[in-house]
Amino acid sequence: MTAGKRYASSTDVARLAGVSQSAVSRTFTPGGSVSAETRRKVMAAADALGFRPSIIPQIMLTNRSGLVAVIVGGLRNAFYGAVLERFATRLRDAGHQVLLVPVESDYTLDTVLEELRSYRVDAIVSGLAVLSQEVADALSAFRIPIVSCNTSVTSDWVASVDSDNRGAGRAAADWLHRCGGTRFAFLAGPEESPASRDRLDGFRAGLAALGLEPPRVINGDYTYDSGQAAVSRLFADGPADAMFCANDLVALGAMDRIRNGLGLRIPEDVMVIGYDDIPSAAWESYRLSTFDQDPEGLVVQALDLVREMSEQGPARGRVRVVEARFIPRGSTRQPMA
Amino acid sequence: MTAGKRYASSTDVARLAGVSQSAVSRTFTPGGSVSAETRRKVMAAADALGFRPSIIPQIMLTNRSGLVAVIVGGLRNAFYGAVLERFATRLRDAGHQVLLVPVESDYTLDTVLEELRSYRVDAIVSGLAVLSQEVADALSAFRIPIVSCNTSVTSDWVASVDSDNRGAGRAAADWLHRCGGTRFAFLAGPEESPASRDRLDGFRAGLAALGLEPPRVINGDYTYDSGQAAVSRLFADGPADAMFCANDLVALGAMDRIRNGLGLRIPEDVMVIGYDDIPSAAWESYRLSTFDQDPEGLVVQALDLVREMSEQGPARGRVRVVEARFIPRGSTRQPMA
DNA sequence: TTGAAAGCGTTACCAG
DNA sequence: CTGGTAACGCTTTCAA
Repeated sequence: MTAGKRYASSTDVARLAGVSQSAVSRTFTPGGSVSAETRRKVMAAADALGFRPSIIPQIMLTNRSGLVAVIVGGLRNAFYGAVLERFATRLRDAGHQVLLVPVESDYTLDTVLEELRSYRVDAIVSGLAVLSQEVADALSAFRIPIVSCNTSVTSDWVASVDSDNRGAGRAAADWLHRCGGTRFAFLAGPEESPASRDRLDGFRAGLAALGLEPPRVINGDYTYDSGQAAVSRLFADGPADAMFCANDLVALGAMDRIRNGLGLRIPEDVMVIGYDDIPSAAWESYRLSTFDQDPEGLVVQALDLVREMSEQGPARGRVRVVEARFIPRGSTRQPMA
Repeated sequence: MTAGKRYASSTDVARLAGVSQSAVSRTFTPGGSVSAETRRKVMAAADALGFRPSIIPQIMLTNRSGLVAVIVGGLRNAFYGAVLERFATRLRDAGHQVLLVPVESDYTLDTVLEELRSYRVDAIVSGLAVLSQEVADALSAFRIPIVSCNTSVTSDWVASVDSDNRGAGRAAADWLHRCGGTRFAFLAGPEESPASRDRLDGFRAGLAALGLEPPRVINGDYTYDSGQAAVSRLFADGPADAMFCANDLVALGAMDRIRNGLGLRIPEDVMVIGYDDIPSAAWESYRLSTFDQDPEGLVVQALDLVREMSEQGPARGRVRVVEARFIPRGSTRQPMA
């Protein structure tokens, strides 16, 4: 138990100012009743001592730490950076502190959760791409409000915010068909990723509704490299001219391989659609058609769920869906009239 | 003062288990002396109540919160994402919690600091691109170990970790010259950014040492868009064939504008060098020659400084420099023998 | 307006 | 090994 340096306490300030400790506390409490004279003496002493009230005892008294944990799994993807930044900003505006928790595996998650519990975090927001129902149920046992982004699992204390993955999948199918696509493919994320699965489900449903063949599917891991590899594997098995990708990074890797590796043109020979609308998607070298996941809406809904759960306690099936907006750019052709 | 839900306390567990509160505390203390029987009873009661020891009272006793604040200003740049992730992981491995603090302006910083003080954070790591000496001195007054990345300012309680910006600038000048560059330009970050200034200083020094003309300089703000705009302004004023950019994002924007806007070839007509080695720099569409800022080294040095400051207290001029490694790729020609 | 005192949940110390 | 008690720094209540 290494000890840190002792901070000036309200008692120290009181002694120096020649007033009671209560007076100091009141001085620093908005609306506290203190005479101008007392306040002056207290402030002078506080300045001299560099005093700032600690929030720690308050936490003990109120059982509210003001801490909200945000769990992320890999910040390589710029989309998570954007979402994380929004979470952090909004949480702070709402008077919370943000505990950043990077997690690599479910194993790490267990360890980490115990720590979060001992810090008495008020809520947990999870941006984990992969979260199983089992883990969600285990989490629920802690009776702490948890919001899971883009995983669809819920439990008593676990709510979920989803992008409209299925709807986007259908829209992608529609669009690619209207633009003249005939041989469809889906470059997936990890098999366990609910978001990737839902996007694929929607894509399949959309193609089926149009009476078209189901897409060929290549699995990957949401990275640029996996997009490149997926294209190689895909074309080794036969050509495709309309692909929907589980996210933008995969799509960008795919585009580069299609153009530089296969020597095909985009969108003339192959059309590509991504997901997320990360900044690079708009860059001139790519002009990737993609879905704006509305990170702002995602964050707003997530925080609203946190609030709702804190106030109302446990309940099953809390799910919010955020619309995804299609942004047509140069990686798809114009739809035919 | 909204109250949260009450957690089970060690007293609750003690009552249920029919032992003293001390016994419960010992059971949860590694190496605490408790009989097997007592431990069994305690664990049973703890499980039933969902008890987990709070760390909050410990913080009061030890004056160590275990919290380290990481201040970031804009996660749009993938480089910061990579660095942040490393900080978070390593800090957690070292037994700390990471408080993520997004800051937009010096004004926000003031507010934020008061909050961090009341949370009794053990240390602050700042990744702010812009940090003035004045702010550093003000920070120092809090007597909390602060490490500032890539800003070179220091103070009693403020240490700094820098990439070897000057050295890299010189290396860039050398390389571009050896590859046949004759008209040099520097696409800068914000004027107040010490990192950008140092890179420029080095670049200038390198060119001067070779007896070459000083580079033309266009200011920007570290974004892709500013890279595009900078190229337009630069060429409106006359051509350039060798540019060094304050960071990769700027360089990528510049490349796109050079190729698509001006119709020039890279590296045949114009050579470009960036800084950071973000993932997109390696993408096939760019193959950007750049400097690897060694984020791992940056983080390691920063955390070592945190440790040193915690142990030894204030001292002036604590600076660590991390080597930047040049990575030649396709955006520069081959050096002439 | 003021000061005294209780209480929050834990660990460390001490006597048994 | 066990249980009682002090201490941490704050806010809140209560009397003065």
